[in-house]
Amino acid sequence: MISFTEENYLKSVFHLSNVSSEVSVKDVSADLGIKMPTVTSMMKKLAAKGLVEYQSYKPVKLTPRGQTEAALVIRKHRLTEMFLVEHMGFGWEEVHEIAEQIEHVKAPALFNRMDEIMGHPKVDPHGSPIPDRHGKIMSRKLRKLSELSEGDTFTIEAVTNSEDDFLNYLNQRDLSLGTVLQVVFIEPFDFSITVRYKDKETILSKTVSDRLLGE
Amino acid sequence: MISFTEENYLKSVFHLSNVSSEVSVKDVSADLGIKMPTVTSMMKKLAAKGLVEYQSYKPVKLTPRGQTEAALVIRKHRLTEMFLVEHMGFGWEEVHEIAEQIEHVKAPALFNRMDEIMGHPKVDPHGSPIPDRHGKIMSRKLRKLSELSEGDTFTIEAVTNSEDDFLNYLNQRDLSLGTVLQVVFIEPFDFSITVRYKDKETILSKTVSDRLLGE
DNA sequence: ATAAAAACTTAGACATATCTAACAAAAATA
DNA sequence: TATTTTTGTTAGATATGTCTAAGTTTTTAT
Repeated sequence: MISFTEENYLKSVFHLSNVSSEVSVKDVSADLGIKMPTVTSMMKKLAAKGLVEYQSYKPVKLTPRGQTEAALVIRKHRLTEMFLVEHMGFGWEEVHEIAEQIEHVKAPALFNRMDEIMGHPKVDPHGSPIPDRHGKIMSRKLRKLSELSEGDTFTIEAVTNSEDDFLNYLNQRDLSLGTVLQVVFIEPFDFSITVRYKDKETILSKTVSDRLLGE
Repeated sequence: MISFTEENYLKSVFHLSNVSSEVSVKDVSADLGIKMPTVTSMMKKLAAKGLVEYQSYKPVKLTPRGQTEAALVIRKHRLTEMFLVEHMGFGWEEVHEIAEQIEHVKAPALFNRMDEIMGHPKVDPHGSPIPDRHGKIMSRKLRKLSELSEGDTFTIEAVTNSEDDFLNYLNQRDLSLGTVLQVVFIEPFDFSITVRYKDKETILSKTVSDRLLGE
């Protein structure tokens, strides 16, 4: 049996693994807002359960089983988010916090039913892929908006961050998944990008363009 | 902030208060499957928080605030059950366990949305009333089937127990909320009741007739 | 290469929620 | 009423998950 808390650590290591190749105790500590000694002891515990590989002073890694378990929690999170948006009328900026709680519910039938009702969706409301029942994740290689050049065209397919502040910022500018942008100008000084879409022209900071993924 | 665990104790005291006038530490212990010393110390804690009235060796009682908090948890439970049945195709025998977990989610918007979507239902799938946003419960005075006499007619409006075994028993006999029964015969020895409904005749034990409420 | 800084671990404390064993009070019974 | 049974409490142990303070290892910089 994997506890609530353990699930959160697994999720954190999983996410951090997708950001950089090595995951440190510090990274997990910062990500979860939990002090390093606590992380160290949890890593030992998870290692004893066969969910992470851990050696003192070395980076942390999920074992295959740890990966699967993490993916299954993420599956529950993303199915929930999608269900809240598609069947309960919530906005994509409202669902992260709720899903953060419901993801820990132990009731496979509930999540499989959501999956069925929605016709086995491939991605959640933020464009992140939903793992299947076995914890397998469909991986897509998307580019960041910040990697494009002037004149390029870009379709938003995912956001790397589900904080409501960021999503409200996008809402205000009428930016959502599927929006097609033209890169008009890249400011060499701070890499802010001027984009054109839907008869509008806006300047997006690098912070924003780093968080928008697409093709 | 009321913890998960504390919420379960409040619910238990609430439910037990509706069964008998006095609630003992033993009752709570038996209901939750938790040993008496643990219950004693939790009662002290809840008393310190102003949620129960507690004095050594005396029965336990919810304070008005405790009542409200308990009712709000029950609201979340019952809205969830109703939503699972009405909008996700679950049977009334499947939803208790799932709702038992979701009731602890801290997200008023989620439950208010369920409530809206369903058009503010008055009762859950087992016929129990759903408290309003302020913790007020609509109380109906229903009779037990076991209180009727031969020749009486009875409409099932609620069941006092949501265990899946019991509900599957009712499913097998095609008994559900709204079913109208005629009391044909009451066996004086064990109080089992012969009832007629939908062209069928069945004998229900006192255990069963005690759990069926209606008019 | 050595000193300083950053990252990590160990040790020990604390809060929550649980238990068992032993004792105390209240209720039931003889 | 006295004794037994039931109910309830106290005391102390255990597990989980958190923290701070202090010390260690690794990395970075001088």
